[in-house]
Amino acid sequence: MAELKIYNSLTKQKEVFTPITPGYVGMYVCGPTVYSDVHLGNCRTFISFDIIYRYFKYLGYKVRYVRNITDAGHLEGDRDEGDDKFSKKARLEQLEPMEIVQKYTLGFHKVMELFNNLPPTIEPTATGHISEQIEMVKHILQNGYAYEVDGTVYFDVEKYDKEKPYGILTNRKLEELLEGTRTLSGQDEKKGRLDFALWVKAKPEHLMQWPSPWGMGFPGWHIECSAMSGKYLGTKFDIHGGGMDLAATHHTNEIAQSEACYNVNPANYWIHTNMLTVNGARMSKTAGNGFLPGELFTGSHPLLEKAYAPMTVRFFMLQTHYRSTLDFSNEALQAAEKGLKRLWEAYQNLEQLQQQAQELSDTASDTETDRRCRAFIEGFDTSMNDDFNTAKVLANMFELVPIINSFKGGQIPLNYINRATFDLLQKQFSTYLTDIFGLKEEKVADSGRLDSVLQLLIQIRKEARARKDFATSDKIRNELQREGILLKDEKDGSVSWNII
RNA sequence: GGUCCUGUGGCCGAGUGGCUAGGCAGAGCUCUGCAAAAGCUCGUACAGCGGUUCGAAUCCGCUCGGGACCUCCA
Repeated sequence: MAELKIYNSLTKQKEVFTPITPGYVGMYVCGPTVYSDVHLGNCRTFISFDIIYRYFKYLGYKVRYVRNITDAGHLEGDRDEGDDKFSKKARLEQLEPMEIVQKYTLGFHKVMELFNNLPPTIEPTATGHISEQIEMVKHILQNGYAYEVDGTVYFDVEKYDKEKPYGILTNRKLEELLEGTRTLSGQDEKKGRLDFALWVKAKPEHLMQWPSPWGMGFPGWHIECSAMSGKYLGTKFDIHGGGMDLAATHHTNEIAQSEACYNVNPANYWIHTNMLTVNGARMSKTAGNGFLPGELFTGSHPLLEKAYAPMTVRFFMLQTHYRSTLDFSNEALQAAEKGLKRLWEAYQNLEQLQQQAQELSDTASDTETDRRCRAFIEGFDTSMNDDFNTAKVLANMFELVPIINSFKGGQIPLNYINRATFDLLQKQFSTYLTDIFGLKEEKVADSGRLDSVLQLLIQIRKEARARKDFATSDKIRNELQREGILLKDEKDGSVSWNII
C-alpha cells in the first residue's frame, strides 16, 4: 500500500498516516447543532470528510466513523442568563426542544443523502450521553483541573496551562489569549477569563436539564465530543476532524479536557477543512449569508441565477482542495455543471466501448498512448495520497476525457492501448467517480416511455433526412430542443438524445 | 491589537526550485445537409520591489491588497 500523507493541523505539516491499529481507522468528526437548517458551508465539511472516509475504505481500511449530533442545550453566550438554543427556538415555534431536534436532524439527514454522503458508522447524540459527560467532568474535577461554583463546573485553563500548553492547536500562548479576551459584562464567577464551563447549572424554567452531582443542569459546550469520542473510539484515536472555525475554541478545549482527564491528546491527526465563502466572506449562520441546500436545488436564492443539482455542487467542491477556501458564485457553479457533464459522457463512452475492448490484445499498438493513459490513471492514487488532492485527480480525469472520446469517435483507434490498460481505465474511472468521489448520475424521470416516443420521432426524422427533406428534420430537432431535449447525430449514423 | 492563511492568464482553481495542471468562457480548424456534440490548435499567468540561486510563481525580506480565528457557528 502506498503511503498516505495527511496534513496534521497539530504539527502544521504533512505526515505519513500510520494507524494505531493496523488496518483500522478511528475517525471523529464534529457534526451539526440541530437547531436550524444546515447551510452549504456545513455541507462542505461533511462532504470533505465523506471523501476522506470513502478513500480510507478504498485503501482497504476498516473505518469507524463517528459524527455526533449536538442536541443538548448550550448557552448562547458566556453568561448564565443566556437561553439555550433549543428552548429559545422552541418557544418561538411553540414546540418541545426535542421536536426541534427531531425536525432538524431529519432535515440534516435528508440533505446528506441528497449530496450522496455515506452515513457515519456511529452517529451519537449529546442528550444520549449525559451520564458519560458527567463521568468525565467528575474525573476532571478529581484530577484538579476544574472547580465548581454554585452548581456550575468550570475548567481551570490557567492551571492546566502551567503543565501543558493550552493553545497548542492554534499556536498561541496563554498570555496572548488572555489579552485578546474581551471583558465580560455582569458578575463573573469564573476564576480565569479563559475558563469554560464543563457543566452548567440550569434555571428552573430551563427546558433541557438533567440531574448531576452538582444539581440540575446541562453539559457545557465541548464536553460531549470528548465523552463520545472516548466512548466509541477510545481515549486515543487516529483522526479528529471538523471545520477550521472549530480549532481555536472547540478543539482546543477538547484537547484540554482529554489531557486533564486521561492525560492524552485524543487524536494523532487533526484535520481541519476550510470555509466556504460568498463574495469573499465566510458563509455563516450569524452573518446571514448562508445558502440553504434547498435554495440551491430550486434556485430560489436571490443570488442564484438558476438551480443547481446536488451533484453539481459536490463536484464543484471537489475541484478545490479541502484546506483552501472556496468561493461560491454562479459562474463557478455553471462551469462545474458543464465540466461534470463532460466527465459523465466520457464515463458512458467508456461503458459503450467495453464490448469492443473485449477484442483488444495484450500489446498496445501505440505504446506512447498506452503509457500516457496509465500515467494519468496511476496519478489518481498518487494525488489522493498527497493529502486528498481531489482537484488533481480531476485534472487527470479531464486529461483522459479527450482520449476516451477519441476512442469513441474514431480519431484514435482503441487498439492504441492494450486490454489491461483499458480495463484499468474503466475500473479506476468508475471507482473514483462513483465510489470515492461519491458522484452519481442525475436520474431522468420516466425515461422508458419517453424514449419510445423519441425513437418514433427519431425514425420519422431519419426518413425525412433520407429524402433530403431538411425542413421537416430540422423542425423535429428544433421543436424538441425547445422542450429541452437535445438530439445528436452520431458519427455512425445513429441518433442519441439527452435532457439539457 | 494578537495568531495565522492568502494574492496564479477573462472567470474558477492545482502546483513541484528548472520538464509551461485542469475546468469554464473565447478564437480558428476538422467532421456534418445544417446544427449540436466530439476532436485538433491557440492565450506562456503567477500582486509589487528587493535578495538567495546557474535557475523561483515555488525559498527569504519588505510593501500593498484580501480573508480567517481570538465570541455560538463546519
